[in-house]
Amino acid sequence: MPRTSSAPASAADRPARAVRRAMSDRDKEERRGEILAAAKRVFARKGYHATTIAEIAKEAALSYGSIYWYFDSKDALFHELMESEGQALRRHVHEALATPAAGSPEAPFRAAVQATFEFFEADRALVKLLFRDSYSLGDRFEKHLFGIYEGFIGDIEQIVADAERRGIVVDHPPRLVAVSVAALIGQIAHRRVVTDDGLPAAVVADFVVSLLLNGLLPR
Amino acid sequence: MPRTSSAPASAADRPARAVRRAMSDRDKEERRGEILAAAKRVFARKGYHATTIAEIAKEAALSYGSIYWYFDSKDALFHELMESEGQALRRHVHEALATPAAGSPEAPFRAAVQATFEFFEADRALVKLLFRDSYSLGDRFEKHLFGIYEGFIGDIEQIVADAERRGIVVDHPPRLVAVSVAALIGQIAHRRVVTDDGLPAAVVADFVVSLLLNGLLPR
Amino acid sequence: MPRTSSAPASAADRPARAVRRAMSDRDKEERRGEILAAAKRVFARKGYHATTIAEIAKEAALSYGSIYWYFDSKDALFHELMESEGQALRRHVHEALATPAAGSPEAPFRAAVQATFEFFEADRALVKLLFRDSYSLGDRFEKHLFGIYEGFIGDIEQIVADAERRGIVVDHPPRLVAVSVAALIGQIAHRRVVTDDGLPAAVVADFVVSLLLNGLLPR
Amino acid sequence: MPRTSSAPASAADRPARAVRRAMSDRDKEERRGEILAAAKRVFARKGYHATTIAEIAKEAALSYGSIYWYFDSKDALFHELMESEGQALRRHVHEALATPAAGSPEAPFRAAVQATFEFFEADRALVKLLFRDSYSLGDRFEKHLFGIYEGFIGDIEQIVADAERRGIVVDHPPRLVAVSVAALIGQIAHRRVVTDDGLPAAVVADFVVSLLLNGLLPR
DNA sequence: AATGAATGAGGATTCATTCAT
DNA sequence: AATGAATGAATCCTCATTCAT
Repeated sequence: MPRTSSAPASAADRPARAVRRAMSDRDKEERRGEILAAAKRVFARKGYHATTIAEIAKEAALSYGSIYWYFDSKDALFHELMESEGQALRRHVHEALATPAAGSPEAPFRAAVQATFEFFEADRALVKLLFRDSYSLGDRFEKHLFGIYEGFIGDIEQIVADAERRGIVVDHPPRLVAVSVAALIGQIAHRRVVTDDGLPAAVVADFVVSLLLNGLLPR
Repeated sequence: MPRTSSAPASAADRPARAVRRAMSDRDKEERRGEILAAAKRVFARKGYHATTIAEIAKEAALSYGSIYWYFDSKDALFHELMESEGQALRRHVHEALATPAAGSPEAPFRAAVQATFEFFEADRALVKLLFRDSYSLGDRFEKHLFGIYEGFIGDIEQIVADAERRGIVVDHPPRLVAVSVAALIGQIAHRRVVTDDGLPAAVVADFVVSLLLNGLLPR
Repeated sequence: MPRTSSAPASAADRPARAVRRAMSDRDKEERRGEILAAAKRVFARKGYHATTIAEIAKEAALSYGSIYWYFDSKDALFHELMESEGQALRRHVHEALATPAAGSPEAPFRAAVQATFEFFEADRALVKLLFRDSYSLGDRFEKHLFGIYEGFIGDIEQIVADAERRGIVVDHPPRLVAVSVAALIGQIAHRRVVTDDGLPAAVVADFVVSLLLNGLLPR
Repeated sequence: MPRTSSAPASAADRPARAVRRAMSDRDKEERRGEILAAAKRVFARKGYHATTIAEIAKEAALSYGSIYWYFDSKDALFHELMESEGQALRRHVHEALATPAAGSPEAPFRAAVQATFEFFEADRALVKLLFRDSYSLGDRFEKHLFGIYEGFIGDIEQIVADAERRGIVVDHPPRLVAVSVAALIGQIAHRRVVTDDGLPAAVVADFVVSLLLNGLLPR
């Protein structure tokens, strides 16, 4: 995987073709990762349907047919990409939660939301993938990709359920809360990618946390 | 609401071809509406890309060359559909707001949220259109369709800005609040269409309102 | 069907494109027939696998995609071709048998063999289709196309069984006899198409009849 | 017979890759034979076109680039396979003829037919190769492979011509007779492979001999 | 000798769009 | 207005073949 686990690298810092050819003894797994990274960039740029295998190949500095040496189909490539991106996201949030947060009882929640937001801020391509392209597959989305969301939402659900049990937050159906949290972060992040709201990331993250914790009514 | 109804008419209960030809003095506008309604059903069923013009024509009981007499292209048809659906949504919310809500100062806000949610509950096809297919157009989405969202979000923004001015809700960037509200309602409604959360619509609507107004922390 | 039932037309006598365009109100069924005829020529010329849809289209003076207006796939086109050719063959033989043959009791048998041979002689493309290309489909052949042979072989089997019942020919498993007859005629005809044996058709036909009836040993 | 046996060895009972590397001094010729045997199995199973080089390599427990060290192309491999199989067949028949048959003057003929039939019965893969796949090459078949048949048919032709000269059988163009004999045996054997006629091999062999020698009319 | 990654030409199929009738 | 046949660009995928190691 090209991105290190906790700080997603920008799409720009990939070695040029010439460099890669010199290290052609690389592992097959690494080459797969390169293709996935290339595909991620192209998918983010053009969207799933407008992306052709030829373009991915070009971006990966490989020939057309080579893609098929590593992946069974465009669909399979996309699915695997979503899978690995989803896992990277979850890993990032887990790591944020693992660092014990001081202060208020809702601190872990706050940390998780901020970690997620950060992750999205740092990887605009991922945001497009998750909140635009994933829907483009129609039925194929609902079957396979939903599982990916479920994992992430399940993670949040546990935090929420735990917080409810300890009386930190009010009782609501935990899954509904989890979906809401994910939706809010995701959609706001997506909007920031598509349109420029001109607000600093920190402000937006604080807003999301505040909205979720305190609501709109004054206390 | 111009849409025939929230329960789309079956394709069967339209007059047969021969009969229809007899009333060829019908308004072109009505025929356009029939095609849009047919397209809505098919798009919702299969998604934008998997839908063919031939299928829309069949659903509309027209020969498929005829679609082009009414619409310039598949894209144009879809865009117009989104446009009219977006307007219907806004109209519905406006109507809800026009009816003066009694009680608490946040009542109009509550009413707007509930009206939106109701509207989505009553029209699953619309939800799929807005929150799945609209993304399928890639760039074309970001250029044109975003305008449709903007209208709706602008409406909410005004309500929010007004409420902030009157001290009913705490100060946040109003547009951010509006986007959050729209995102929350939209995503939760979409999820209910795709997966069955088993919860009654009223419960979910109350939850959304409560989350937005009170947040998760106990008061 | 381009070929009239009893005398298969040569592949050369097809009207030019210009003519066909002038009668564009022709029936869809006729156009299908034209495509089938074009496909027959190309398949015979190049073999199933070496034939491309583009080539069939060109031969039929149609554009690429038009073929798919009439047929679902290359396979379907080929299968339908085999089906119709098989039926034409059977029809031809039936007609020959319907004409009561005078003379010796084995006359009907002789007539059937000669009719089959004639039919093959007159349509070299058909011979290639049946005895070369039909095998090229691999499994798909064994499933569908075998049915076509069975029909023809079943016809012969009935003649044989009848002749055995009446003591005209010696008792053998009738199906085995039928298969032998078909194999002999088919293979010899095929060989004449591929290599030139320099023998007149009538001589060969007589030989086949004689071999089947009298065997090699002198009487 | 160079072919390992008429019951092709399972792919499993060949030594594992590591072991084979230890005996890398094996004759190139033997390795070629292994590949041919593997190819024969795969071709028979899937047909010429559906067979990929990769599959042959896998069956031969070789990496698939290696095939090209032994053969120039898929076509060349197939041609050589046909060549060697054709020779094996001829050798088998020659051996049968070398054993002087007692009794009737037509005994050698009878022996040759039966030997051929036996050979086909014992090697279903060969039958598929000769009577199905050989046709799949289209033009390339007619040019090269026909030569293979010619050899076999030439052998039969000599037997026939000799018998005619000695007055054992009636005079017919010997090549035509030879083709008939080959066609009959081949097609009947092929049919037994594809469909199950339920008849014992001996019965069918006797039938073929009887039909060829005595014909269908009672004597 | 052997490997298997890389290549890219080739071909079937789909479908939005046009247009003659 | 309506039809539906015709078009052909677009794109996925396969697989024989090459070649660096």
